[in-house]
Amino acid sequence: MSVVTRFAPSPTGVLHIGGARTALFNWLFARRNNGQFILRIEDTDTNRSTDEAVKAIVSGLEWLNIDWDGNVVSQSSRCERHIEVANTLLSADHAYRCYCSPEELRLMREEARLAGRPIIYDGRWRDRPSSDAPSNVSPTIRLKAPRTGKTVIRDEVQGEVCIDNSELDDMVLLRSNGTPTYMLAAVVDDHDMNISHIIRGDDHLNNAARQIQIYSALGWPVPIYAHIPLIHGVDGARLSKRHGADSVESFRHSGYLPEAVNNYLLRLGWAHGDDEIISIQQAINWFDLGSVGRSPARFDISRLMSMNAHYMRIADDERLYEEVLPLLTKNIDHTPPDSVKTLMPQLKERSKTLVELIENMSFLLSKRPLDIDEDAQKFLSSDSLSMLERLHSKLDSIPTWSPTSVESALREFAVTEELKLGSIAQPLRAAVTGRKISPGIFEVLAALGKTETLERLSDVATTATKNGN
RNA sequence: GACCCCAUCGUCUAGUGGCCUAGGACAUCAGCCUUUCACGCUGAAAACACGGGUUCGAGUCCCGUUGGGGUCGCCA
Repeated sequence: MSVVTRFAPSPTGVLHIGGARTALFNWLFARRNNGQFILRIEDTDTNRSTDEAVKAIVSGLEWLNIDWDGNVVSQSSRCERHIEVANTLLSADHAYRCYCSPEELRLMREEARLAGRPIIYDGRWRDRPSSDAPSNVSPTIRLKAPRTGKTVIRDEVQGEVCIDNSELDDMVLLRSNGTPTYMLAAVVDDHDMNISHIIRGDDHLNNAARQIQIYSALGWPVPIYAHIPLIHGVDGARLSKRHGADSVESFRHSGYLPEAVNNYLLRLGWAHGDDEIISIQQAINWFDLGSVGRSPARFDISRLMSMNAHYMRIADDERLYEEVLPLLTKNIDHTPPDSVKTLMPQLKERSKTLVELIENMSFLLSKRPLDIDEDAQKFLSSDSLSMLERLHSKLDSIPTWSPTSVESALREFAVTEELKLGSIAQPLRAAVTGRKISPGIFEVLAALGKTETLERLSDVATTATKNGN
């Protein structure tokens, strides 16, 4: 059997991480099995669907490098076919017209709730003759679902789940305005598109039972289901798509790398022994539904963060530069100096996100004189300042400026001053970066260049004089 | 409320009846390395929700309890 999976989001909001993981699993499973992966937008609810949401979903998926086969399918474009199938069901006596008003249904539910019965439609129009139909009401079309027996869902991750048919009601297939509901549309599309495996959040588990009833009414083969547990927030509560902070877009803007997000999402609910860092290629080779866990996972930002730090470290310098450039040019009015590139290996190792990377390179971008932050200021005592003045002339005498020449100069200087290297490095770092932490001091000086280094050193001295130190 | 699902360190998880005095990772703490920070390395603390069975033997199987989650729309 050829594998065809699909990601079928409703375009009512941003792509959140739960959806992204569902997409990832579907994509991985399809790629693993040399199958197809389809992106289908479930927009049968025209009131809530927006083009912006479609764009957000598409761009989120693209950013994650999750690609789909063929064009994006809009479910609403297949409306005719859905109606056709509903009519087939109607003429086969597997569906019927229901003339209940919304108010009547509300009352029905209310009564059921009070009586402690399942809150479902009681099927009152199921066997009524069409002569009873009120002439001024346009009916909905409901499925004539089996009333007895059980519907069993054979699920790749949940196992066998049995639902008593008495718990399920005659669901609406076509609304009174003639449009198809999700329940019908999803079944028809999954069938017509030859979807072999339906991998989705387990909030759809109950829907699976209902959809199986539609399949059997139609005599269609039921696809293989895999309902994966939802991702919860840190507090254990369900992640809401209303929360923008959980969106793929927000992680992108917070400076996370797509491969880190993918790796993190993959490990949420799926494991391959003790492996933690898993490349996308390994994931394709290894992914299986049997290793998907059944219990919901909580979203843990520090794990994502540490994975991101890992992918930052192994990322190509040039690529990181490209990623960071647009953000850099937004904040400064000059082109970034070459030092940004030359120092990238040291900078990226100290940055957990792209945002941190930018922060960590800020001292390279600032114009003189530098702002010295509070922590750095502590290293600039009057003793240190005079030491720095002597260091200025020492550094000035270096003929060829490089990490190694700077290092040997500093080490020599330490010997003549009878100081430990650290006692020189820290004030020096404070003076040339304005911070107490930075990449290695030799590399920093080398990247800054001789002129800039000496000028920054002089700045500190003059500022101190001005302040009367 | 009814129905369904779930339950191992704080978090993500390994574990498919003996290999478990429960392993890994993140986070935490201590130390080493060291020009700072980070990386790296070493170590520490940290869990089978509870109660009953089944079995020679249970984290692993069964039942119950508790706790969490999901679903009950002319939304998807």
